[in-house]
Amino acid sequence: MYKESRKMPKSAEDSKKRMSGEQRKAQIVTVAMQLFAEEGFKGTTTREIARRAGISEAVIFKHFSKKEDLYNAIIDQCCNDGGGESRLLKLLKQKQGREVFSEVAMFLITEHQNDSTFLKLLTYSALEKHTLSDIFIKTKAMELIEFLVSHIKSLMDEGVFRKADHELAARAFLGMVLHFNIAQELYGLKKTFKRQNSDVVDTFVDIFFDGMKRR
Amino acid sequence: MYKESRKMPKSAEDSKKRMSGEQRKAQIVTVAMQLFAEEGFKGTTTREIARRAGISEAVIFKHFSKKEDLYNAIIDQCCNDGGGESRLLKLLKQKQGREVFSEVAMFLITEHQNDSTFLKLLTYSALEKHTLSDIFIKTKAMELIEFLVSHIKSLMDEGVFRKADHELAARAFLGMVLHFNIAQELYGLKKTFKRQNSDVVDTFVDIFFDGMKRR
DNA sequence: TGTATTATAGTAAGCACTTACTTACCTTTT
DNA sequence: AAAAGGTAAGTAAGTGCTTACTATAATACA
Repeated sequence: MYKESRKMPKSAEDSKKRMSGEQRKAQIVTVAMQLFAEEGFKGTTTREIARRAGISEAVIFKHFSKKEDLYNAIIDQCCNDGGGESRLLKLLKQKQGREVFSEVAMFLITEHQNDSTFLKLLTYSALEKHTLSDIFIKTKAMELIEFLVSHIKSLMDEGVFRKADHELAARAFLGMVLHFNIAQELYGLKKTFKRQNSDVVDTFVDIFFDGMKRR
Repeated sequence: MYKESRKMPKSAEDSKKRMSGEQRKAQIVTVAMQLFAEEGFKGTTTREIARRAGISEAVIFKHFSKKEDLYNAIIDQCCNDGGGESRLLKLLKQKQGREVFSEVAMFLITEHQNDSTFLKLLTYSALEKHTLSDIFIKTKAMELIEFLVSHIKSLMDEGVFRKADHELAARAFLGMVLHFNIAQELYGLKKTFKRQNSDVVDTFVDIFFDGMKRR
């Protein structure tokens, strides 16, 4: 074939030169994750993954026995980062009271604004009933919920918050923030509904804090 | 062919006898909507729609020029119900203050518990960037948000609520409720997280009302 | 009322293309 | 020379859609 005729997507610039096996595998997973986020598992073809990675389809099957294994490999990249705290929990060290909630809200809002790939991938995997979403919920999501729950408990013990179902309270808070992201990023509300991130965070944290305060 | 050999899914009992054209069209749309909710547009084949409807594939193309037109027909069934208020807005007539929010929360929670088909369909269509989600957001969803916004404005004017961004406040409230549904129904949290609907509604409405009250 | 005709609903078989995946071989690097 | 990375061509099965025909119900007429 004539290499000159081959369209070379920018993202595959470095596939012009040969990669090591490990590098190529990691690249395929990255590209696949983007496509699975855009189109879902069934909507993504191995042909399109190869095209976007700048390789032939057969290379994919040198690294993964089947398409499903490639999807599963994403789990290793994002959920099983072997020990080590998440970036968010690191951020929350030394934070107290209201600042914890502000930090969580700001982190989640800016994280998804900067890159909604993972939000979309997670949503697709929940709909497609893939283990990825199960594993994510059981690890990362529960980690955050449990952290918030223990923080809410402390605030109740200190008399700052009134007695209430702390798991429901944590869900209420996260629900405001995460649904805001879902509506803005997945449903396209960000085109018409524009607010400063700090205003959004302040409003949600105000509602939550004032709503939970002892009466 | 031998009728005896044909598998007759229960849902297609009445396709044993011929339907009128209009009846069949409506049945195909209903079955297709269920499948599009389960598998998404790309994950649903016209073969599977026909199988579930108990007809041959060619019948689908007697009523719809292509698969995409069948998907679009769902819009007619659920978003363009010609004038007439939604069931929820009817429920909210004569309701005041806190009762409005309780009613909205209870309606949305029980609606999705009873049948999460539409929630899944809408989520898939947002991810797949289909006009269905656009149209739903611009009609039904905005109708509810605007109703809540005007109600929140009234409460602010009456001095019950403090001055705040009423659109953000409406989003905060709906976010708690809708994300609760998403987590329970799509992410499978309902298997491990069980609460009385009334407790969930009370907690969310308490947080919102106390959070919005004048200080 | 029975029969022939017409209209309508439905099917079997097929088409062109796409899909996930394989294989035998080529090219480049060590 | 051997190992490793990569490709062109191919396979069997699946996909959206079409076509020529069949089956059934409704209607007209004797």
